[in-house]
Amino acid sequence: MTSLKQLRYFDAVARHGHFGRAAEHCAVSQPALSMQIRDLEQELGLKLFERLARGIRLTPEGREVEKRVARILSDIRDLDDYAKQRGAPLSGPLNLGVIPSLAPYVLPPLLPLLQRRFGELDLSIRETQTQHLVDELIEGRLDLLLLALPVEHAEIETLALFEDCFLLAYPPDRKIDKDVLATPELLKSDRLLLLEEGHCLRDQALALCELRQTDHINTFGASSLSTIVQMVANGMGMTLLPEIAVDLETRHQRVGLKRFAEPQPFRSIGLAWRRRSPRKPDFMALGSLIGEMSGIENSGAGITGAGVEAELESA
Amino acid sequence: MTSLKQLRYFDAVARHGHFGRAAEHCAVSQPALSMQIRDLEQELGLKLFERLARGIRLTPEGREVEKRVARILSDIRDLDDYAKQRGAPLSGPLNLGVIPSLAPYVLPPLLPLLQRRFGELDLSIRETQTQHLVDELIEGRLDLLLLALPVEHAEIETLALFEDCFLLAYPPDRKIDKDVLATPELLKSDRLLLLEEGHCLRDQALALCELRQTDHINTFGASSLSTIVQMVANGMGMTLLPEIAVDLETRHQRVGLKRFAEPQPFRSIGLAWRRRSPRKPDFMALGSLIGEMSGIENSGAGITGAGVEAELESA
DNA sequence: TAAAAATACTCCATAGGTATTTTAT
DNA sequence: ATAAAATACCTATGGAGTATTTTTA
Repeated sequence: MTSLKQLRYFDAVARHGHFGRAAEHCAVSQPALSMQIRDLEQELGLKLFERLARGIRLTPEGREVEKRVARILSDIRDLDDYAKQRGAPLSGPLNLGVIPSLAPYVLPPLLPLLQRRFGELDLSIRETQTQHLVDELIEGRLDLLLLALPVEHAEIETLALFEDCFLLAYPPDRKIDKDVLATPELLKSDRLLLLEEGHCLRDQALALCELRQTDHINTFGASSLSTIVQMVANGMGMTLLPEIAVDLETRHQRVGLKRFAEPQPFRSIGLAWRRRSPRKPDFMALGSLIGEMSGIENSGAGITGAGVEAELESA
Repeated sequence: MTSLKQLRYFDAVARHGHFGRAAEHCAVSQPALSMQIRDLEQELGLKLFERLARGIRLTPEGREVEKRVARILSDIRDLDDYAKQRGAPLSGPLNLGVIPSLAPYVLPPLLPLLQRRFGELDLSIRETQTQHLVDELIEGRLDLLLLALPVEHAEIETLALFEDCFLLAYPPDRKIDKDVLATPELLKSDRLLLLEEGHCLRDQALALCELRQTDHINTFGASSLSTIVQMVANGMGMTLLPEIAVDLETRHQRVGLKRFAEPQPFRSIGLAWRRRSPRKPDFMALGSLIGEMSGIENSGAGITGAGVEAELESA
């Protein structure tokens, strides 16, 4: 009789392409795993792997079986998730993925709050770019994403939380009329400093000023907004800074900041999860928590008016 | 760690509403089954059943878990089915459901043919009315249905095989012009004998002559066409006889038979299976086999012309 | 109080571990 | 020749059976 153990081991081998590593991943010995695979192949009456000198390759049948097994294991996970969510809302392990241009600004206030309100929640954080987050969400290695919308994927459901305006950040010694609002045109007047390839923020900035990669953009591409802001402060160019990052990133760096003219450019921040996840109520609850939080943040240290350098001088 | 054994036992209890009978169905002792259920409830952290003096009742959570478990078990079955179909087309157990107004006419020629062509196929037949067949197909107790289309169900896929014309069968002593074709109007000239409630053939006949239940229809309702034809032969009324049944049913009964004027009324005969079943190739193969077969049948003992009593005299 | 599920206890099948051999490039 | 999977063999966990007690309407 087919057992979940067989399917779990099979799935691990299919993923790792290697019996030994799969065994390690499943925390069993390689022979134990080999046995289960042998039994599974026997029961299905199919050869699932070609055994090569280095690792293995899935047979065509193996590939189809892999799909079906992935679905079954995913449904098992969902069943456990449902039970967890029913037993105690917002409790148990939750693997959250966050994009790098949000994590440093959203997590510091969020994590202590969660700890206080949902002590039973065992949160793991993964910070990487959208594409990786989405892949890992689908694979089931992550449960929930906090990122910029939209996320276009049939298997994924999203919830918009708040809008995060882009501000123009420019070198402090650059003289720009304080009372004039920024425009996309203005971005072309100097070198534009952006995050490296793969960051959604980079793509959004490029889309906004309708530029191609090849135009007068910094060719290096930093991997953190913090670095970018330092570069701006040192007169190396301008950048587009999300409002949510302003507080933290301009605390120790003198840069000019300017709002855009209406319609202000912004990115939409939201949550994403597997459409079939039974923890949707958890995610919604977490979403409204973040929503409230960002509301408070914004109303507190609001950036109003066109020129906002005043904010910086206090640092 | 959740195991399939737990889910299988849980599913059985949910179905039977009774630990003892579920255990019997799973071919294990009642304590063995109780243990697995206890473990499952423990691992999920949910109470799945209310234990009553006589049997059990699902809790609301249990009901949700039941749905998820049913889906998982169904996917496991599909995985096995896929493997079987890949290993050897049209082999292994196949649970076929057939409506009563087809079984006696289609199965006699079909079964020996299947036996010859696909000796590995282990066919089980269930004969009952459409509604029951569909329910059992969805539950997974049947794999394939042979019935009258359409079958409207989101989870079910169908394949039309052939059209089966309706003929008017009337008492042999009734004088009707041999060269005149039947019309729906003619049906109202005498008592109409039909199968009992629940048979699709009854509904199709009623739809054809646009009659209500309450009109001049035989109130008993026989449970087999064979009985109906005997009643017709004894002058008790007329009936609508599917062409496929003519050969067998009029072999030993003298009845008048008459084709309808164009457009001839007919029923569409086809196969139906769970949309997600991986044995679709098997079903298609079986379908074309039946298609060919019925073609041969029809061309062999074709009923042509308006009056076909000649066919009967030979019996 | 009677039917049904839970518990107690025993046994054995089998999953898993270690050591070793076979296989494939 | 070497990395990797299969086999051999032993051990121990846990699933299953029988007998019995507890629970619930």
